[in-house]
Amino acid sequence: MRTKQKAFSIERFFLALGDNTRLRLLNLIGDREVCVCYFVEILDQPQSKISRHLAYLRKAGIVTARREGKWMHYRIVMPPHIGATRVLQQTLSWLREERAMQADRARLTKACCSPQKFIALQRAPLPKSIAPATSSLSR
Amino acid sequence: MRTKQKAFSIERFFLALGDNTRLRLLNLIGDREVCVCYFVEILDQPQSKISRHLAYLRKAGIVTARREGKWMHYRIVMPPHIGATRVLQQTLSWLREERAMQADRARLTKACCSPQKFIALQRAPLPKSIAPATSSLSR
DNA sequence: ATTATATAGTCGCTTTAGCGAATATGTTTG
DNA sequence: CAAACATATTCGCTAAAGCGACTATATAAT
Repeated sequence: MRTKQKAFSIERFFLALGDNTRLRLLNLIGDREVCVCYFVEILDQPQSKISRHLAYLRKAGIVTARREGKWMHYRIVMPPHIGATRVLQQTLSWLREERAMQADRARLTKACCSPQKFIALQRAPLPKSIAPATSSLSR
Repeated sequence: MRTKQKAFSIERFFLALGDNTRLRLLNLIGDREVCVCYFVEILDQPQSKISRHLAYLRKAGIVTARREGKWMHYRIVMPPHIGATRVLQQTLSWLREERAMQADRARLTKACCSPQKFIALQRAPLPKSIAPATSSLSR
């Protein structure tokens, strides 16, 4: 059962972006659908912390999750306001330009290419590109 | 003496936007330079609250202040990163589309046109457009 | 059915943010 | 210089965020 969503609030939207762990998560997701186990591995943080932040992003309406067996896949959803969507897109492209964020993504790529080096990721499903964009915003 | 600026942080940038009072302040400032007394009048909030939030925005590097006699004028400064600048511009234009924010701006306009109705604003300097944009971003 | 795995949620705690009231600072005016 | 004014800062408090450790839930494997 879907937890009741609070009304979208600008304030809440920005608060959700106001945490480095959450920014790193969003950066890792990008325009794909990524399994939680990668976040835990790449960010090297306690699983409960990752899950809590993912929950926060979910409640803020910025990501959504899909279950596939025992794995949960997260992807970014564009907010219900065009203004918010533009800000979010712009934010993601800003993150892409940041050194530390690039490093995170590089490590994710590496983990996906040689999962044998990450015991925890042995059987984990690879991140997938999402089919058609949720929003009609090319950039 | 200028208070020591902490290094610009993405996290801090978004936290600064994560408060409704601060969003209203930014919206009221827009691309002008606005005196504190207008904020107090228009937002109808205790002066100490307004000042605290302005200080927060200053520390986050989003606004800057200029003293003119006993009045302080605030304006938005574009952050030191092009990515942040784009996000901030996008945010401001998002705010411009919001009902409540439009109402705030309308009240500011009204107060400026008929300051005789606002005792507190009798001798207050009017908001001024800022000369050349701080950033080279047309939109 | 039992156990292992992946993830979510809870608990108690510490830190930080936000608030109104009061006070301090800098500036102008008398 | 004293009083008025505009604004900033401090204080004591409350509320919310973030954390690690732990527990709960759902699915898969044996």
